[in-house]
Amino acid sequence: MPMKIVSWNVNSLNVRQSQVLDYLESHHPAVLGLQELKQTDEAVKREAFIQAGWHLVTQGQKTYNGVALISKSAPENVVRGIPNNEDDPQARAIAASYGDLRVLNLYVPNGKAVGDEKYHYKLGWLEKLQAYVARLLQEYPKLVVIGDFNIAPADIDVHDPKAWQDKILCSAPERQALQALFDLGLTDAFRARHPERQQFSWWDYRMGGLRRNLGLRIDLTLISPALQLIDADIDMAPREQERPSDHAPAWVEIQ
DNA sequence: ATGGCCCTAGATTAGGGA
Repeated sequence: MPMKIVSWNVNSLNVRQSQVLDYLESHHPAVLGLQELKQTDEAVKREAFIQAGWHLVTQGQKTYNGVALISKSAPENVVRGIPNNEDDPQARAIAASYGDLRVLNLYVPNGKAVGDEKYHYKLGWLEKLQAYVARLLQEYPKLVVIGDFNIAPADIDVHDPKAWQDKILCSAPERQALQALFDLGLTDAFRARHPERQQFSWWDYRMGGLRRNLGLRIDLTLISPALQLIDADIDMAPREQERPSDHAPAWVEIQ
């Protein structure tokens, strides 16, 4: 039975909640991972999701970050944050099981600029993530890692590779950290399905970024070898509607 | 022309995002 797993950075769940509910109604994914809730767990308005028949678990935070998993079946063994990184106050990771499928949903740090203090935080966070994913793969052969990775995997994923060369989201250390996840056995589902296609998942609000297709592909769905890839793509429609997030949902269908 | 837009907190602007 194929299952659709979706990742969507909503840039404020408060503003985008009705869009999320519309998306669930029209696409009925098995699991939808959200990033940048910008809400505490207490502030999340859960009733509408529950009334529509969805389960919702969150790792919220005031003003910044925040991640959620929304699902049709009840999540089991929910883990918030990255184990062994529990002093980190930033809400950037949540994992849960749905049957024998494990889903890890991430909001990878942005990093601000190469060399910045936040850049070093990003690289350190990615190292801890790699160790965590390695352990997860041993425990859960059927693993999907989704999220806003804030890394464009390759130049084809960048509208202007020369302008972005060695810049934040495209630097070699960031791409190497992503490659380390691939080396564990994870596959970038969109790129596996569409080896030559340039398709972005984020466009700057400024400069008519969407109209001119000045974007990046930084929202990824990674799958483990025990899963069969059916299809993967990026949904443009939510990015094109009124008052959108600056990210579009990235999805993978597996069985 | 190195900013443009959007979000939050909570102020009459600043910080963060990518």
